[in-house]
Amino acid sequence: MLPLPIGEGYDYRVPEGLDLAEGDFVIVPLGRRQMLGVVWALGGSGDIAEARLKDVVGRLDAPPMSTVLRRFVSWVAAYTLAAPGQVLRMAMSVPAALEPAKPVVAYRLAEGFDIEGLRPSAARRRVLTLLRDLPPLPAGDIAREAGVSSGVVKGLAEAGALATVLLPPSLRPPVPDPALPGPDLSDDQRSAAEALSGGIGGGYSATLLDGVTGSGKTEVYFEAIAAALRDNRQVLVLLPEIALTPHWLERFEARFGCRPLEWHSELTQAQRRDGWRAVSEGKAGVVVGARSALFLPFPDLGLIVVDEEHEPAFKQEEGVTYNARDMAVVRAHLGEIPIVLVSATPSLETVANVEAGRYAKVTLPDRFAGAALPMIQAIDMRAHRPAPGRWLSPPLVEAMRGTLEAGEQAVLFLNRRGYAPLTLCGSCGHRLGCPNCTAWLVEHRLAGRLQCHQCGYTARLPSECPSCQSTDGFKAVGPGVERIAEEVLHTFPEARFAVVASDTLAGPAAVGELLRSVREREVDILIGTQLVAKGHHFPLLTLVGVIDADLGLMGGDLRAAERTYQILHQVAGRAGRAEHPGRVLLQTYDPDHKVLKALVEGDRDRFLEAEADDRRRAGMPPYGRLAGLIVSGADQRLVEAVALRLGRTAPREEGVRVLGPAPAPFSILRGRHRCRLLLKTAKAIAIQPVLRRWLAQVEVPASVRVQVDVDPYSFL
DNA sequence: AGCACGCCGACT
DNA sequence: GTCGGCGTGCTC
Repeated sequence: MLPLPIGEGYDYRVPEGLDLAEGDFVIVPLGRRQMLGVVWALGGSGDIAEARLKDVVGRLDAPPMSTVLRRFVSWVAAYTLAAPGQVLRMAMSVPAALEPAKPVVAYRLAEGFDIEGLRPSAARRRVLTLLRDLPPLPAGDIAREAGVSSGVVKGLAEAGALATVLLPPSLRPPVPDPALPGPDLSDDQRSAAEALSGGIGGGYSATLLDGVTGSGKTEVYFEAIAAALRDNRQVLVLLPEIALTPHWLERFEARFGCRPLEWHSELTQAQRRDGWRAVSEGKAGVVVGARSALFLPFPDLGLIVVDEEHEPAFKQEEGVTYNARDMAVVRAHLGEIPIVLVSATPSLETVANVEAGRYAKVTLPDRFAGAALPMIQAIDMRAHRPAPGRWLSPPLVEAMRGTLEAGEQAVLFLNRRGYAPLTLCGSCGHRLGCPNCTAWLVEHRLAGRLQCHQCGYTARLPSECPSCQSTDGFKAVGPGVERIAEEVLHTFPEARFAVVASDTLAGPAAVGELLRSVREREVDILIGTQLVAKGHHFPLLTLVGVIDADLGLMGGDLRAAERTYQILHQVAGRAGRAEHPGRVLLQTYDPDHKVLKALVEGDRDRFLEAEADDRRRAGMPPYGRLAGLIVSGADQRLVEAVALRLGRTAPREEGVRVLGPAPAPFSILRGRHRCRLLLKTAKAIAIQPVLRRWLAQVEVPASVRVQVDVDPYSFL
């Protein structure tokens, strides 16, 4: 199998004297280049004439890919309808890690070197003194220990004062210690921890750990991790957007004495290579990572934890479209190990699996240490209208004033980046749109630019209207977080505020700095998008204001209600976690909506039941299956022709329905025209064979792409 | 994925 | 007449 989106694997001849086993990494010729691949099976398919076979070039001296990982790759490919090679590419994303590790260059004092011949600066003397009683060290370590720049070490080495020593490469990732004392657990927490720990070493099991924010879920599954570590097994923890949760890492370190091995997109090449090797050699006890960590080569995985199990971020939307939460369950099954899905607002999929008896459930009923749940109230915006061009209703302003006067902190949540979602010409009403997409340009006033949130196109705000050439200026329509910040500045000129959005916080360092400033009360009001909903803990944060609780409910998305409930519940959980009781105000024009009622009444389970009923009646997931087809290409007529052909050849079977073709909501994206079809089948029908038969019938020109999305989350 | 081939528009 | 843009097709 080659890590390429081609075919089902290629046959090669094994030359005399080369001994190969399944899973071995090998170099093979492909066209006029050579490629790294994996021996998927011995014996070959026999489809290719003997004369066309080329010889395997050689075998890499690296641990072979495990049977479980190879079966997992095949399984994911079959489920998502991706080429197996495309999935394999995710499982060998760090080819450098397969090369033998290079020895480390270290330095020691050169014997018999005459110090007198050297200009002995203070820095140089510190290095020489340091090395007198230490074993040979890499240059970086010496520089750090001696408090000098690496140039000093280099200079000494060039002058002959230091000699180089080659040390055998050694990966020594810190080892989490399960024997450290854990926190004091309540009775509920202890019995939950015991239930989860009991599954370690006992084969496959799937368990939902269900508990509200502040109930101590993390501490509870840490005990399951400790149990796996005591059993000398490895643990994988999947988190959404790992880079943005320094708090989680601190808690892990507090429990296990060191940080876990992190795996996410921000790692450098070297970190990736070392991390991969540490995992494959079994030296990394706990890996915490985003979805791609699922494809790491654990030799002895003993437990998987998926925290925030309901998060849509687990769904990969580009390339191989897979849901890391679901595939994690598959990996656990193939590896015959337990998996724990964790959430305060479990997905309907997971709840349905619990009800069907496929997953066990462990519940944590209360907030720990008696901290009260916040009081959640809806503000009916029809009765409490803000002034035109304002977005904070009088009751919310009043509550904010009270909070500030008490010396406490408030969060304003609006899931919309920038200043305003739409900008139009004040004279002719022309709307500023993206030249590559059917999307409006969003004004980002702080950056002084217009931005397309779909393709990343940016431009200056033009001086005249592109349509009527008027220079009367543009009007901002609707609010984004920047506009809310402007209103806060106007209404509470003395308050200190910060805007938190993915474009205002670049990287983990900025997040860390913000958390610090909030914790140390340098900020009174946090204004932000989704990011403010993430699990940060601020004891003085007692008020959460949701600017537009109806926002996520527009658009008729399958999961709109579920997702809005989840995100509003999570933001609400920011309020009042310590001894200060919290208050949550939801601004809405539809206070009778089931999502708002469920939040206000605190009745999650009734909401889930009602939502489940709706889905069951409509035959929608999790009680039916969906697959999306996206036909795209530069040539609109060709795209439409292919989409129509797919519509005409749509499968007509019992329990199978096809909706569309229809232009996609973003009918042009990055300059490509797009049409959508939706295949819906009964739960009992495997959707992949239906899709394969269907797609095999339709000829698609090379310039048109048909993307298949099994279990779609996005319908755009 | 990468690499070659081949077909059209911009230059000597 | 040739260089090179990228659309298309192939790699056991």
